[in-house]
Amino acid sequence: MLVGAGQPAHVGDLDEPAVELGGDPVEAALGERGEPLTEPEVVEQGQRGGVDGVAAEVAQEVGVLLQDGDLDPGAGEQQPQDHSRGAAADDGDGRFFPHALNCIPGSASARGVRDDGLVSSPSQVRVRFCPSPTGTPHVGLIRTALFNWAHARHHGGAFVFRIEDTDAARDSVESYNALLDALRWLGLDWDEGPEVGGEHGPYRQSERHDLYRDALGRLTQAGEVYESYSSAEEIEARHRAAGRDPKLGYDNADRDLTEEQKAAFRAEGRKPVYRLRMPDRDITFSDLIRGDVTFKAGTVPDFVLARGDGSPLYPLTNPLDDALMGITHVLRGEDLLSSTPRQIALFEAFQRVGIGNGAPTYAHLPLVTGEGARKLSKRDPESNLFHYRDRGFLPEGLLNYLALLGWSIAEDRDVFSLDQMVAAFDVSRVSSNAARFDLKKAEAINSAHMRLLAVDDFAARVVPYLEAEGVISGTPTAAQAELLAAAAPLVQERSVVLSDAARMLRFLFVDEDGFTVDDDAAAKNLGADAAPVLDAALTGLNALDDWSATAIEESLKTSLVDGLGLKPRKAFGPVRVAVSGRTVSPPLYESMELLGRERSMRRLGAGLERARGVV
RNA sequence: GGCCCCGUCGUCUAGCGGCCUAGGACGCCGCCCUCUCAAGGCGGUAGCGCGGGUUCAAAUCCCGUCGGGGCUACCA
Repeated sequence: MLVGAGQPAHVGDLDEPAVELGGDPVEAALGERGEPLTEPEVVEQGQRGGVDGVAAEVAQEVGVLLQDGDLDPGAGEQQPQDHSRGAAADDGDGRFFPHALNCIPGSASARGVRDDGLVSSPSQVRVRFCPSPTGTPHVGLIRTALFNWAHARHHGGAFVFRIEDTDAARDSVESYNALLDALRWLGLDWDEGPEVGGEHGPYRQSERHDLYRDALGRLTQAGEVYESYSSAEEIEARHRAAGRDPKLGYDNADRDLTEEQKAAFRAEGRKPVYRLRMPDRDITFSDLIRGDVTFKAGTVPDFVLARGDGSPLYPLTNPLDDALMGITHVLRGEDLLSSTPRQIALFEAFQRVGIGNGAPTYAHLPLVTGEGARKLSKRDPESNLFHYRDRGFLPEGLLNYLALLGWSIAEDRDVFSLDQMVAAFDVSRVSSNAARFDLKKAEAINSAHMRLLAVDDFAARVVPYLEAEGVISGTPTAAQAELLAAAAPLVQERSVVLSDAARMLRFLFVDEDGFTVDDDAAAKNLGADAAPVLDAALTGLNALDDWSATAIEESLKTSLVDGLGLKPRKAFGPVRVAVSGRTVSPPLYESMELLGRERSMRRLGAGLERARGVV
């Protein structure tokens, strides 16, 4: 936590958060680690709403956004078409491309335009990252954010950040804050969303209820949506009675209820749910990653858009907001692939009642799995993004690794910057098979980025970890800063994560009272046989006039290797442990020079006493 | 069960009909360097699930099969 917050995000501008991935729905729902299946914390209603967006705008927004309607004639052709792979999966038939957005007067089209003069064509790319604030950010979710962000930046489009907090029972402010914190730490900046606003706000679904109510009304009035009074038990009973599998799902039985029948149900005190009438035909779409995907007619039952009390559900809010916000491409986890036909049918219904321009282009990202081959669970500590930040992963290192989960920049390279990723990213080249999260590789990629850092940058980034490790407190003093600057080059290339560096640097910063020798290290290197070694080292060092690394090296080699005839390993081990407290440390001679003569001699003396059993 | 997705070294991947006796990376195993740990250098281990078909030619295309995964809520 603390760590990181104030870190320089360097890598420049790249980034944004995105979401969905393996974590979108379900995952996001699970609670943090330990809890068994979690039924997440209840949200304080009072806290939601208000962060951004003004309720008053809502009504107005509705009026504007919902009025257009006609599709731009050339929509399909205008599609920017990623200059990437020309063939494959993408569109083939312009059917689902209407995102040429400019259909919403004064909204979408102009919006994405950047004042920096970059692309501003009507067919500008608009993607979104829309997590629900339940639990801690998941690495799979972050990878989705990254891909969406990279896609937006590559095409000069807009990256929209939207919070899907429609489930008061599971959402929490902590999670909401964690989401913003995560994206900011990573440097994945958003063009529209919480705290930055935008023309399509508000960006928290909890503040968009009027929009949902309006859309539901239009849909119902147009006959696209109908009231359904069947309970789950009744549906199942019907299937059994007909000799069908009881797990088939809704049977569309309430599609043609008469007013009398509805009145009768209401008289019984029953509340209906609102379902979308699914079209009776195959639904095919071209997935940017998987090619054409077809769901046969009749395999997708009419689904629920809102509860009996009118409260909107994810199946309605997610597509509606995408339509209203002019989203052109939806890059999300494969776990949502099966909900795509329902959304496409909804987008078409929206269009018929004057909302939006049809369905966006989809790209279903491969799932991120853990041990086994199962979707990485939210409960798995390895899935918690902050776990990596706390350990000292660099934002660019983690992001680089995450990018490798499904995508590759070149045949013979896997270490790259965010800028390079943006330049090369092409969703259509994302792999279609699930990727296992491999901590070892993540560490290797991160350490490569650690070594790539300029020394002063590296030093600055270590500071929060020195603090977290209790090595220093507060802002470094001038002396500490100087020490750090001198020692940074010594530990930079031998650290995998920033906390490694902080631990390795500890002995240089703590005073003699706070200095301790690691027990295991002492057991191995400060036993009785270390006494003569330390004694000889002390004697030799004591005669030195010049306390420099080279002089120290000379002295130690003379007295230990030559004098005692010891193997280097045997000779330097005790000295290293006595001085640094650990078996793993920065280079010995340089460390002693930085530590200073007095403190070095004191520690050597203390080590000698320990070896002699005095202490 | 139903629907859908996926199937190249242990892992992530390159490969889009001949350049593949399948390339890279991580891991692992050796060796070199060496004051520890790293880093770096060199070498090695290991893979196209299976069966048909198309083709002069298939890891690459088609079919089947087996296997893995996801979804199947008035949750997102």
